[in-house]
Amino acid sequence: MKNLKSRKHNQASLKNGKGPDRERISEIFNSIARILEIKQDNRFRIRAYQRAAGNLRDLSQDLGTLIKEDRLFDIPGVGRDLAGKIKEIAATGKLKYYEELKKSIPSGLLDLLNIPSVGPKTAWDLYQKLKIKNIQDLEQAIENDKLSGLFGIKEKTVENIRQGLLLFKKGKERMPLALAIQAADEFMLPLSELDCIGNISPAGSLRRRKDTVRDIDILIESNKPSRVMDSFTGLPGVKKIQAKGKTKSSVLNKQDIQVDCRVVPAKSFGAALLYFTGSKNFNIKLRRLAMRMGLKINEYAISSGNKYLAGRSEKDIFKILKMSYLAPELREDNGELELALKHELPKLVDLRDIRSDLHLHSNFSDGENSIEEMARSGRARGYTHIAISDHSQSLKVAGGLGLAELKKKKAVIERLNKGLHDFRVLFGSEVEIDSEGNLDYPQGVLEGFDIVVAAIHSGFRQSKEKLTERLIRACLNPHVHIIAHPTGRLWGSREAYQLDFKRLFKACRETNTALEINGDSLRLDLNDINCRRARAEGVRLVIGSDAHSTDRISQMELGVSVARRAWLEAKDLLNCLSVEELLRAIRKKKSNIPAVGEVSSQAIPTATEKIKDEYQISKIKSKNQRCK
DNA sequence: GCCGTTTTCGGCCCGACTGTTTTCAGTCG
Repeated sequence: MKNLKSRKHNQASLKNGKGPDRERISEIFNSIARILEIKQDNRFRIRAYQRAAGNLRDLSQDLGTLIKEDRLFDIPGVGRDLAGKIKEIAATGKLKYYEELKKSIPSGLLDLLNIPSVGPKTAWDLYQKLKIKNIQDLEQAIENDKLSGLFGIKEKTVENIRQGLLLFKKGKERMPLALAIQAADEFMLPLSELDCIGNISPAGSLRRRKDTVRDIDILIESNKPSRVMDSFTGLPGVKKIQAKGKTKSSVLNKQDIQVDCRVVPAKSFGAALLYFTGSKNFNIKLRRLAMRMGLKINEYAISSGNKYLAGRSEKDIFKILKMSYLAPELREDNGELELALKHELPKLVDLRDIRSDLHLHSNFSDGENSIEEMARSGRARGYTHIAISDHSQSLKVAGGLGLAELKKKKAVIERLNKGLHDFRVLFGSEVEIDSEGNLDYPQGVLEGFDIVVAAIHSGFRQSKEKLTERLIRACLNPHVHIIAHPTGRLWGSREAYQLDFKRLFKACRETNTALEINGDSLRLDLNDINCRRARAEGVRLVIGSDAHSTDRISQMELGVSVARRAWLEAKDLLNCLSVEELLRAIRKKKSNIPAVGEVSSQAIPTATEKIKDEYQISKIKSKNQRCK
């Protein structure tokens, strides 16, 4: 069928060199799905838009290239119709169908779907029967007691919507992974003490280690579900019980984070874990696959007719489906199921593969611990080497090191290394990239470091082109080995700045410069999607914890989660090399540089200029204070 | 709207909990 589909495509989107905005297209498809939901359209059509939206958002290939090469059908869930719509948006920036559809309902009605307890049916009824068009209308209707007595709505439902409104207004947003791990532990640790339970595990996006998590899912194995439900809903961390059933309950913790708990018997624990870990798209595809084999999967078992085949562990289920075990981080329906069936999955990097952390700070700049304390902490984690990459001179607010301090620091490291027989501390620096792309130390000084990590800490509001150019100029410097936190995102306070990733990846590949996955709990930058793209473009990567104290060195684990979600193997990461291999890999960069011509027309930077963006510096200051 | 070991149409993942019309639709994950 596919070869009969329309092959024409509009080239207009490619004229200006900018690729189509897949995130915007994904948002449009999601909005269409929401409008269709409210209008009670065919649920499978709705599902089709949602699926395509999700796959566009997580697309690891360049959308512009797919359009150009007529390969939009490679995206799962994109057929003839949606391919046409993608091309229309890419070419014109708009979609006629969407513009018309938007006119059919008041725009504020979509917001109602964000309120817990209000689904598409209720939203539509509220509009049809009470002319409620937005959240303000709904608040007023509740205040004036207009809802009770409507078909299907009584006291209890009104109260649930009232509570939902309160929650919505407070902002029920996603939280960073680190916070979710902490919140889950507060429930899981006391529950794991119960004598009536067996296995206990987080599930959902927390187990898949997504960088942000909406709510927390906990799965427990027990043959006394009522006792577990009583214990769970009675924990001191519970602020409000939202639902309490025989095997499933839902509560809000003190920070209004929703925590769901589900209890299953031992013989179903694996099936339930598989099911509640998701993702949704992964589950749907897995179940379809089982159906084609004449099998059925639910949260209790994989079965053939009424015959229980397995369910105790996830591994048993994958075995019956004749596929390799899929790590939770991979379960996004991004092609992993197909590879698992062929037993061709990547061997994901594991925390045990990590031999070094190349982005650590000491009390020479804004860290809390001495170089020796950081080194001992790194060695205790099983590393063979670390780099102390303190800030450079112009970042005064973070204690950036002047030339005299650099000499002292180098002497400390040399003395320390003489006493460490099985461990090496590398002399590093996190060097500022200024607003023009110049570095913060002269070339002669940069040459003296074992490792140079370059980063932007100011001038975030420049154009996409300018920011990209700054990073590329840093890559072109023969002494720069790593670009740290490449997109500058800071959860809760700063969006990632826009970059021309295609150009950046090309520059990194051609100059042998690695991109960092920053493990800071508020950064996780690069994110999984960009990281996977970088790897596909042949870019070397490295995980840096960016720890400013010994107790934050463990942030490496968050970075490893990002790497695993990006399908990275140990061979893709500088961290997994021995110190000798690392230094060899770094030396390669210097001999490569003269060959680079086409990446940028600008000369390799030599001047050091002072950073002037005081506004951004103040932001960095507040961030540092928050981290401490 | 997509998709094909059921390939141009017919089916599309599955179940718990809640509130309510006390049998089932709506919501949620």
